[in-house]
Amino acid sequence: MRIGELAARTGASIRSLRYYEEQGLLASTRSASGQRHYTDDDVERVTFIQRLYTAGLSSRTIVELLPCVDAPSEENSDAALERMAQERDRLSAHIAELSRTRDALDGLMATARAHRETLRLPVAG
Amino acid sequence: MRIGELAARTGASIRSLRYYEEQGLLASTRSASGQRHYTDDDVERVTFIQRLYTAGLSSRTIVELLPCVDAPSEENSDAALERMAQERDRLSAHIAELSRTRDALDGLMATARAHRETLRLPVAG
DNA sequence: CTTGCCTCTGACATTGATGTGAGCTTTTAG
DNA sequence: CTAAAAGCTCACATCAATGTCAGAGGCAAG
Repeated sequence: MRIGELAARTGASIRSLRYYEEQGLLASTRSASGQRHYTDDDVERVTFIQRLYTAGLSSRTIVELLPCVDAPSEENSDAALERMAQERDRLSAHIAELSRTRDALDGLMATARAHRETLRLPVAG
Repeated sequence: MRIGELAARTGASIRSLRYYEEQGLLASTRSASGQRHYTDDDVERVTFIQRLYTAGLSSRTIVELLPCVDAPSEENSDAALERMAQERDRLSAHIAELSRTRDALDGLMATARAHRETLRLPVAG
């Protein structure tokens, strides 16, 4: 498929797809006229890349991990495995932090609701 | 306390504290000479602001929520409560997404480890 | 008073992913 | 064949939080 279709299927913008290629995250074969062509597998790949972006990984980090995804081997797995473990831990910590923030928001909302009740009771109750 | 101490206590940079003030997230009293002064409560406030930043809220969003924190009242609570609920949901979705990504990373790591074992067994086993 | 550290304002720089527009070529549909 | 739609490259713009630098003033200790 060409770039427009890949964009439509993944939700990524065409600009982003070209950027991913520039960063070495995504490869394409070129037609004689220079147009990029992709396989169905690239849809999954882009989805995965987006997932990692959402997780806060930079393209530099992602590009370090992808070799491990592409072709796990002695050479790349040791370094990439360590990197992945590191990012996994960072992600875990981030999730924990976000959970605490969510709890804090819940607490605030409870306070706000209680306040509203307090103000309404003398009128409504 | 002055800005340097607040920065040291919260881990925020002095630059960031001034930026928070510029965005309406943090207030300070000024000495005659114009220097900012803060109370102990501001340490907590800055910590909370940082927490929301970490959660991906923009300063624009945070500034909408803070009135509710400062002085819950009829006027601000309805709108802010809705905003908070909205952000809470967004945060929940984000946490879920990150959890899925963590799972994906775990899966990749398992694959990589398995590969490594496969490669090593003929030699080591 | 001077030295050293802290603070002030204001402005410009940075980073990373993405938007946007120009100018041109390719592909597709009628 | 022609016009519309899609792609290409290159380059500049954007956004948000923060870094950084310059030039000036504040404040405590010697």
